[in-house]
Amino acid sequence: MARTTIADVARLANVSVSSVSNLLNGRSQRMRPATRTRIQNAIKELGYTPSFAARQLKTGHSPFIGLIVPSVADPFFGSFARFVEEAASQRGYQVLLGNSDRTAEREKAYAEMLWGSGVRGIIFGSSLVKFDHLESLYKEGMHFVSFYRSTHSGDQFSADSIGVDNIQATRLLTKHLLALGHRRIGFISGPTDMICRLDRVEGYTSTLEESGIEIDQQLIWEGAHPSPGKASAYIELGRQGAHYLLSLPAPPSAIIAINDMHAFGVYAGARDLGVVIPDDLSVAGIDDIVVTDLAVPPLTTIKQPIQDIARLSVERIIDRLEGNDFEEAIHRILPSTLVVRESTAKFPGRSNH
Amino acid sequence: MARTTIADVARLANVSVSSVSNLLNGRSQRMRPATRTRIQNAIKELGYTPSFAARQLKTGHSPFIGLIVPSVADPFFGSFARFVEEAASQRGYQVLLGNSDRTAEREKAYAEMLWGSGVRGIIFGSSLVKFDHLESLYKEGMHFVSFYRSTHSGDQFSADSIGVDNIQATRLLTKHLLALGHRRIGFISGPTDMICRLDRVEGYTSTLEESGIEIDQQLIWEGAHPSPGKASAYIELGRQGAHYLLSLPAPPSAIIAINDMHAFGVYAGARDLGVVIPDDLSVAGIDDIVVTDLAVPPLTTIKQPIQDIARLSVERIIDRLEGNDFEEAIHRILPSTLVVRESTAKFPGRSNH
DNA sequence: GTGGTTTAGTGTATCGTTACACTAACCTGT
DNA sequence: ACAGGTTAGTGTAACGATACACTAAACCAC
Repeated sequence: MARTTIADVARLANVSVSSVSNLLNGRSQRMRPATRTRIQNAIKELGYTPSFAARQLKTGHSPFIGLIVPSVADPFFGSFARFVEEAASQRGYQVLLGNSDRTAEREKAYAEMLWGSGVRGIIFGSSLVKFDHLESLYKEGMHFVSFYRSTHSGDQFSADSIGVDNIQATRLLTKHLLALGHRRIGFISGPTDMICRLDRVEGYTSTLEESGIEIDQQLIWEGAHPSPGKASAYIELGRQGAHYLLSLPAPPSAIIAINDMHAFGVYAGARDLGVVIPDDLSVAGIDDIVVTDLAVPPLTTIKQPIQDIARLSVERIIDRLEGNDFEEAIHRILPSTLVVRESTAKFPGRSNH
Repeated sequence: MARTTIADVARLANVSVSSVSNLLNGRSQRMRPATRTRIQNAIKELGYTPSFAARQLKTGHSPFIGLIVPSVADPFFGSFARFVEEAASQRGYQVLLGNSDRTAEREKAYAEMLWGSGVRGIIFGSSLVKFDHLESLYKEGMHFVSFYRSTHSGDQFSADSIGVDNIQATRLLTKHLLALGHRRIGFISGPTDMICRLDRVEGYTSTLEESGIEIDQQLIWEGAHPSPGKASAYIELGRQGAHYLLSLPAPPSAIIAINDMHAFGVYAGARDLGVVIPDDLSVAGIDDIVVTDLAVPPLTTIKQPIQDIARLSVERIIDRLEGNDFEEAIHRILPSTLVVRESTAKFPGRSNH
């Protein structure tokens, strides 16, 4: 049960530990084929696996990357985590998972724990408006890739970001609803503490303005910060938002929700009030999580290429870790696509139906 | 950018490294309060975090636990992962995540990677019928806790298990449906490669038998192994199962699905065929995932105390790792509860409505 | 056969922490 | 006053792997 070490291998193969280490680290051109196979046999015979801890202590880097998401219990981030893990394991890295509940304190606490564990690269699935809390770690040498981070940010430092065009996402939805004849379109944003949310609001407002529709602030519902840990919190928020919007003197005929979970909350809220989707109210979400096409009615939403985002994020962070890439921070934006299902329909107030 | 070490702290606090180490490891009774606070201040001032790699090299154990689930993209396992991570972080441990797609090969590959990374404890969210592929690691000193593992198993070794009574789960559902007057009850099991699934089938059949109802093998649909990676695969399977069962010469009036995702697939399959739930067909699932009460109609299901299971699993594995517990393997079974919603209704074929 | 170059290795300090063995200084009872 | 005990620390050899600086032997050209 005592660990077999590089010294055991060296002894059995009758070479020095240096030679074993050389073989292990790809410097095998420095020895005769005969020696090489002797060492390889010894490794196999003893079932030797190098101690990652010792290796890390010496070299300073570890085969781990951190992944911090608001909560893996959220189906969207669950899928994202799945893809990140898959991409990482293909490159020989393992993923350390943390749930931040979208608070800066927990992000910071995790990032510091990860630093202590030798992790030098973290992928953020959320992106708080400010990154200040991570600045000191960044200065020490931690690398970050965030899921989404626009040029909005006045950060002191610049992390890589890879994500979708959130402005475009809500532009697509808003245009879709406008084309269906809707003019009063509500927006359920939740707290706008993350960049992606700010951009989603912007895509909505700018599209309305371009169409000559005045922004009615009453139609934008922000709600409160959800209580941490509960995956159903978003649903509850969406429900509250729907109650608010549908009880306005002049309620909207369509609602865009900041993500699909909120949209399902709107479904619930509408049902509470006897409002029928899509006959009385069109609803759209963002993310295209796994159950959207099962909902009744199936939800119109925006599909994000999360598998590509996950893969690119992992590659980016590993390239940084392995020193292949010292250039400036990149900000890649992948296209998102509109998926029209049955939750959006023509505005019933005039001509058609 | 150079790491701050224990020596830096010792220098600043004007003590020896031993004293800093003593403080760090809870041997603080060995020093005066004044010394203690001096060291603590130095740690804070330098922003020192101990190197886990060095610590691990010296002590032999790491602050990591592995978590292997079929896929975190599955909402049920996403929630489970969330709770595991939470419980682990409260004990100062971090979680390394792996997705197995319920295959023995991937479980084994992950477990071996984790071993190389110094991980000595793994929590399994799934539980394949056989554990043989993990035997060699177990012998080397790896600890396992599996989410569910009954006495079924003929394993060569005995791992801890903590889970719910899966037999009881389907007994509750079957009794519920029998009480509503259903007599032909279909069962969508998916592949019975995991212990929990075998038990769920058993709960169903034994309850029927006790009620004097003959088991009709036609009513049990096994389907195929889902293609890996797709979170929607379960839904598709449920849909196929519903198509099969509802097209039988004598179709069931109620269907129990092996989990909620399959149940949602049944919703879709029923809709395809114009069958209305719950009027024409009662449907029940297991797990109580986050969207069950939002579905139309809200799904009758079995609620599993996954937060408790996660917490107990983490505590168990950490106790093993820290050597607090050398006793024999335990098998804890927590109660599950029936949650009746609107997807199950009285059998329409006779007296009532 | 001398000087230079290549080949095929080897020796060892080092990474940051821990835990054991140690000690200097003070206290206490008789 | 002195043995014995306690308090509040300190010194240092590991843990396992790496990578730099070395070298012994062989080879080659002239």
